[in-house]
Amino acid sequence: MNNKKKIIAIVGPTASGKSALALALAKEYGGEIISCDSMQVYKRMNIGTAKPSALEMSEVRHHLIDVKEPTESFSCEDYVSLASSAIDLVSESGRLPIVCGGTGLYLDALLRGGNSAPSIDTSDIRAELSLRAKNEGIFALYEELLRVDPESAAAIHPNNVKRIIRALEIYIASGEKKSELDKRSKELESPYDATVIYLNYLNRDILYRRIDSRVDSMIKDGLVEETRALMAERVFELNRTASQAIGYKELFGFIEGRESLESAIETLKRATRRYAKRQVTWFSAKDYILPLDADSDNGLKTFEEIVNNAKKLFSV
RNA sequence: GGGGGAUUUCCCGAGCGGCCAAAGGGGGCAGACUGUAAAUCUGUUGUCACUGACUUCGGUGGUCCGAAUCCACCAUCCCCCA
Repeated sequence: MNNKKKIIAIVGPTASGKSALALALAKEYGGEIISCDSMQVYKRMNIGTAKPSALEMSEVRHHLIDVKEPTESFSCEDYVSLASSAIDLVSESGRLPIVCGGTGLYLDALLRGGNSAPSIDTSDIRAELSLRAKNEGIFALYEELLRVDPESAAAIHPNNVKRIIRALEIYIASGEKKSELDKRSKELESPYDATVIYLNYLNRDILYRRIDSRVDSMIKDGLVEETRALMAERVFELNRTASQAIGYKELFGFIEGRESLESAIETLKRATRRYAKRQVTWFSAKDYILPLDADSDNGLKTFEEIVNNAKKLFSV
């Protein structure tokens, strides 16, 4: 316990107020922020990913933001390796590492000290498998997985192409079953003594209203122009990771003249709300979270109140 | 003024006498997730005392053992001729 690195993590759905809280805590305790966000790693994807402002980043040092070109791919594996070195750096300097972000899988992997899969480049195998999925149909691959790793197959729905491919790809690349690797990684001890604070909204409508108004201000701040610029770089054609980002693809219809701006904005808000719901589902199921209520029956709590309650959840 | 077409569950939309609480899609709600995760996938979506019962398909009244489906009238909307 004592030899483990102490970290604080602030997690929660989009627009829940994680960044502001992390910033306040970092200022108070002399911390640095390690972003845990799959999209903020990309340069020039600023407005759409709700990246911290230049001012905020000058006040508190942020890691794992703007570390990739939008055309480069980025994965959970990359995240774990970059984030763990950033944490090392921060804690060696005697400062407090504050992990902050909404990418649940990344946090999971980080806390676990890596995931189960072997560190081999599997992109060729993956490409081949997705081609086969297209040609032979996904069920052929599912049947193969059923033969090779029945335990994983049982846990994966036959329609879930991505996960079927992943499980098969692990087996082909390493000769090991994903289910076995998962089991083994479950026994690994976390390298961190982590306090994971989860920003909880008792009233979903309050969260959703925050999302709506954040989208509105993103548009005001020039999200359309940012999208155009990224399109001009062909980011969304060249990079599968970045092209998944919410905030850009929803505006293509408008930019290409197929849709009104109002309708594109509504689509964007909806996509963001759904994402937030998935995050809520994900984090709520984790046993390591410490819920911190951001609202009450009377509505949103004051920022000060939230910060004070957060402080009670850990000791420095 | 005359002729034709429409009205379906939150929305769009199929159904055209029983197998219809009503296809499909959208939206909503819930869930899963171990290295591309802001992704991918699943379940559910009239009500209830839920392997059954009850109330729904613009309204009212009929025909029929039986109607969202047929008939009459009314209402609203659309198209064509005046």
